[in-house]
Amino acid sequence: MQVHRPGSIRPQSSEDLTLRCRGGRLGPVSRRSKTLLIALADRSGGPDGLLQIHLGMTGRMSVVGPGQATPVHPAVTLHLGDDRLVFSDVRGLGRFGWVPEPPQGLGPEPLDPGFTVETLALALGKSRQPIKVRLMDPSCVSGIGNIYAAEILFRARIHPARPSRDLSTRELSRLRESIRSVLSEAIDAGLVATTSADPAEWTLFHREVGGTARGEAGRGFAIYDREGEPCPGCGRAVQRIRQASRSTFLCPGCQRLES
DNA sequence: GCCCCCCTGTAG
DNA sequence: CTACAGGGGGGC
Repeated sequence: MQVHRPGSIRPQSSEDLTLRCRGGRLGPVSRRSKTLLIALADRSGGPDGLLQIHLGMTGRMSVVGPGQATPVHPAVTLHLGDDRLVFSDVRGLGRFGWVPEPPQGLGPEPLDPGFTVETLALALGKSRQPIKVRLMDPSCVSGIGNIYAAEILFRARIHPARPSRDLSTRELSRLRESIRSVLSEAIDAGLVATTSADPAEWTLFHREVGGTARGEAGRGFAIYDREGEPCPGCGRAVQRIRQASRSTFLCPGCQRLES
């Protein structure tokens, strides 16, 4: 293993990680919340924890064959026979490291078949937190970031500042549906990461979400980063508010505070 | 809850 | 040139 960017290694030092991985073998690939997990086996084939990889905003995993070009901004390279598995990351917000076991304390996976309205209601609990802040809390629901929280609430026609415990059953139902459809569509469009055990697909793990929202690629969002533009639904000007120090975008016509 | 840090590219 | 965006972790 080669570490090109020690700052991307967490939770241990790059030296510790390098020693830990020496001679190991990669096992099954999985995902939990926004974390990619690759099981490790030691020299004798026994389980030996996992590589835990968070792509941040711009991280990628690529399998590079002999003679193929190395991705730009490489952070870590694993040598797998003739091939190399490269974790690259333009902005450096991603993380790569070893953990003894999968992450704990995470909320339900929204794309699991078992993610029902009841699951969502239970996860939200009786919190008074604004629904947008709650959605972004991985201990509540897994894998929803700032951009998609805005997109989800816009589609569900729910104001981001609504206290989560005040949502009606009807709204929760729309919310669940929107979470699943918005995330599924983003994955299908190749905009966000999901997991495939097939290394041939690993370069698809992530594409730019639009230079972090702005620029041409970022124009694909219905509401995110469209302050002042007409709502695609009703034409009213999109508003921008701050919640927990993060920008939220909403349509004051389609997403009402009081229903 | 807040703030700051990590880091880089892009908008202004 | 500066401000700012992203997810997460840390500190108060």
